[in-house]
Amino acid sequence: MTKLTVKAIASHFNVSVSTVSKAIHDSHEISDELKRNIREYAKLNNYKPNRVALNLFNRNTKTIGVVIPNILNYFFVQVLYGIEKIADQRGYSIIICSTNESIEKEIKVLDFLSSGTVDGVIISTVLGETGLTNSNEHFSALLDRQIPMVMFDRVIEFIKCDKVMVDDFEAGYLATKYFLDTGCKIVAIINPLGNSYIGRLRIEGYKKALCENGIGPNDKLIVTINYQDDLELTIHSLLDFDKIDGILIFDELTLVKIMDIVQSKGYQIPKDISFIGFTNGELSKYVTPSATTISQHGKFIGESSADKLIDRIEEECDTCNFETRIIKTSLIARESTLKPKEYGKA
Amino acid sequence: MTKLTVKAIASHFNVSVSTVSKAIHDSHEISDELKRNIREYAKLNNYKPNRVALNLFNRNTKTIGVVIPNILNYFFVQVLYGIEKIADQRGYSIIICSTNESIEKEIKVLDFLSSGTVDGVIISTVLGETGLTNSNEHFSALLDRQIPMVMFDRVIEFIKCDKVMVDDFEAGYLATKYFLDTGCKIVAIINPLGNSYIGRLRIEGYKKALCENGIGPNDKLIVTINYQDDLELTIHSLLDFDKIDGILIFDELTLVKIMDIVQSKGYQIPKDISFIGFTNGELSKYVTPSATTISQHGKFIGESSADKLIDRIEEECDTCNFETRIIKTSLIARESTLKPKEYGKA
DNA sequence: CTGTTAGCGCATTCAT
DNA sequence: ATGAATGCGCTAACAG
Repeated sequence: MTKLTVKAIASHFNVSVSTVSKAIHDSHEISDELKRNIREYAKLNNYKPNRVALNLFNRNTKTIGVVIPNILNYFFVQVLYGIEKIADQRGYSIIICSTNESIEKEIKVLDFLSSGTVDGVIISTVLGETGLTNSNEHFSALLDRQIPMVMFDRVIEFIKCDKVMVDDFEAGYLATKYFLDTGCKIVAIINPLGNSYIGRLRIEGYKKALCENGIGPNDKLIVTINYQDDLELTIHSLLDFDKIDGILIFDELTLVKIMDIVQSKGYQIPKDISFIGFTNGELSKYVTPSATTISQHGKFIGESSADKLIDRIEEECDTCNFETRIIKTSLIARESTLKPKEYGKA
Repeated sequence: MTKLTVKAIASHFNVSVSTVSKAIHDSHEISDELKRNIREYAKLNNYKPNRVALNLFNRNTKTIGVVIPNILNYFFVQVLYGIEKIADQRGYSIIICSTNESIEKEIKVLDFLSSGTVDGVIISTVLGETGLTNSNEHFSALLDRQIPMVMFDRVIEFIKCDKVMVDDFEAGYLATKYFLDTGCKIVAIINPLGNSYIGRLRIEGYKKALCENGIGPNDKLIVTINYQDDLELTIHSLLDFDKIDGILIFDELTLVKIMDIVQSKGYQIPKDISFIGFTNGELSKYVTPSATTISQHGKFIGESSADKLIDRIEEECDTCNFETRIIKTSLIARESTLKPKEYGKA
């Protein structure tokens, strides 16, 4: 049984295709009997209108493209979860593209998405290893075609579109302040986010908190790492450099790995060194000691992004004033930090 | 600048659309000069053929639908990763649908996917809460339309299609044998997979291992739980029931949660109770003590499924003999179990 | 009430 | 070397 089309139904009943189409749409223009017959036949033979033809006709696809750097990262999965939820509610499907942190793949994927397959895209960009110069172009391909786009989390500052960002400045500030409030004196940062905007914001927040407490930031305490870097080595030289008692790490998995290494070196957490991470996932919760983290509310970011995008897709007039939503973070205190009241006890 | 079409280019050059089409495809039928002009113009104005129109014309979409029960489950994310990798290599996109363990959503999603949006689907079904009677129908909708489908992991026995399964029988057997080899006497199972096929296979493997060692399986030691069940309660009554010294848990997150509870009750792992889980994710690796798990090789399952599906999509003749691939598991020994050689030491 | 026509955007015969 | 015509599957004006 090959796929049933209106044409096939039409020839079966010896009527025209438009009659069939109308009957299936329950038009009042068709006689009740014929309508009933056609609809019964359609149901019986499991007729389904071809979505592709409808897409072509309607000039929309009711699907949105989601581009993320790494599908194995729990933060992005949380966002995905939020996006999927809203998309489903509002009648959209999502097609997911993973760039694996490769700018080439990002370009390829965006090229694909700008060819009419989706009504809009939600994207978190790759870490800008290759300089920021040409990272503009592949986005303008989308934008030129008036395909709505919202960037989340890892946004590009100067691209004009809707954005959903974490309040990373505040997050850096809050975390650092928490270290200080729990008695830490020398706080380091491990940053696996390269020179990204959000990384810089977190660092600025960190510096502000330090300054407020009369501590001059020391750039040697801020170490940027790559995925392939040897964590053991970096943490080793970091701990050799100064008597660090607090480390802020921008990524959940890196946090857990480093806590592991540090403990195996004989340090006690949080007695000797306190830790705060990002992405409040299961890992942070169940590692020992459980990790204090900044929750970025990934699911909410996804929901907000999807809502904004679909609003933009469906709005009549395009008032071209783009919105940037800032999502507040929260600090989830667990065992990898001292308690504020324990301050001095240690 | 609204989207550029062949028609627009044609009228710009005062030629026909077919000329433009041929020029863009670098046909030898078109004069070099005109061809050059048209192609330059197209490139300059960033022309891209409308994918939807192409899909309609070609009667395929070069995208595959992936249906998973829960996107927050690391196992499925691993599979997704594998699928995405192969799909990308072979020129396909993936559209991901999450059913959230709801049969209604599964039906809805499959209905959508059978309307021509994808060339094939890869699916892991929801846990069959609602009896197995009607779970047949929504699949036949797909199959009737000759849309290739491969089921992975949580497959349905009697559906005729390609399948990629874990060797769950062997997994249950291996895990149980490992418990026994490390000195455990009374091994329980916690099964969050309902009455699913794979759950039953694992249990059969477990029973075989017990029998081989002269232990009569006790069904009271096999407890099936739901997502909303109170883990604290179930583990409590389980431990009250008998002097259990080994627990096999079919899900990574449940494993970690239960290890947490058990430790807070004062038990030592693995001294008092050993644990083995499934899904070899970061969680199992970094929890304390690190968890011995059965790795199902999620990424490989994804790769295998995608390869099989695309083969099926692209094959000329459909030799309707479906294949069931069985993926071997491996046991990753960590700290939540005693070492085989430690046997008797404890 | 039903059919004819046209078009969504593109590619592909077949004429010229 | 170029164009006209046809069709992918469907819907919606507009006729009849």
